[in-house]
Amino acid sequence: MEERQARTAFAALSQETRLRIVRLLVQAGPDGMAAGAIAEAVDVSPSNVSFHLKDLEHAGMIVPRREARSIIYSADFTGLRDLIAFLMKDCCAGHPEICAPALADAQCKPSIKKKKAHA
Amino acid sequence: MEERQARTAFAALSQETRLRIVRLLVQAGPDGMAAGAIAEAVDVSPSNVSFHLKDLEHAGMIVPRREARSIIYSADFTGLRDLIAFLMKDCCAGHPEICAPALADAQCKPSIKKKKAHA
DNA sequence: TCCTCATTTCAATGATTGTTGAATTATAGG
DNA sequence: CCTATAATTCAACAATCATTGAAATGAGGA
Repeated sequence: MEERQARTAFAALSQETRLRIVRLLVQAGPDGMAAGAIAEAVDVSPSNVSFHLKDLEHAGMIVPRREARSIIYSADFTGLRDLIAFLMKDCCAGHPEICAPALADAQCKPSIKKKKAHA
Repeated sequence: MEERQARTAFAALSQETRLRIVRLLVQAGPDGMAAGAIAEAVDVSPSNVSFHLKDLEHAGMIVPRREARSIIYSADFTGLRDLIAFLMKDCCAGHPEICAPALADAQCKPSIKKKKAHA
């Protein structure tokens, strides 16, 4: 991932409404949610949510698809993963010995216990 | 890491000069660099670099220490790691099976081959 | 003490970004 | 074809953020 693209992604995630949308869509998984449902969930106006969705889409954090009258957005897991990889490379490229052990702690393990997913 | 703190970190990293500073300091390692040297390296005015350094410090991405007449900044590897962990949790909490395998690819391994570190 | 170097602070200005509500496009059903 | 629903676009305004240069602080050496 290029630096410029990473910056766009960071900017997208730095805004309260947008970060909440991303987290919501990650929880929602590949099924995603309609724009209207997202607006309701994060409690902002349709036009405002549309503005933020466009920004997130441009940043490669979410992906849209049309389904009947609705437009369904879902998390772009590839984009999210690339951003994590960018950060990790940045962190590790210089001095792996510093952060490698610490990172193990934050590892993504499928053996994770599922909680009552909520928000 | 709390959402609010994560947003502050994302905002800090979303700005060109600041992201360049962080990457520079990660490369520099624990020794860090003096504010003036950073200013020269990223080619911005002293007052401007000071503004950005303060922002990065506030975001928990870098850490300062005085050394004689200089103030030396170094990457806050703990802060960086926490941010990565936040992103990974977000990504994995909902659907680990989606991103776990993909993330393995981006893993931080001490066995990483060192390239002619550049940017 | 006085002078210099390193950095920060301040106030002003310009540039970006977020929010709002009204108007528009697109899809489905009667 | 007309109406209703779902979402986006647009223009205006408010708010936040970045940059600049000048002035202030703080540390060390003559």
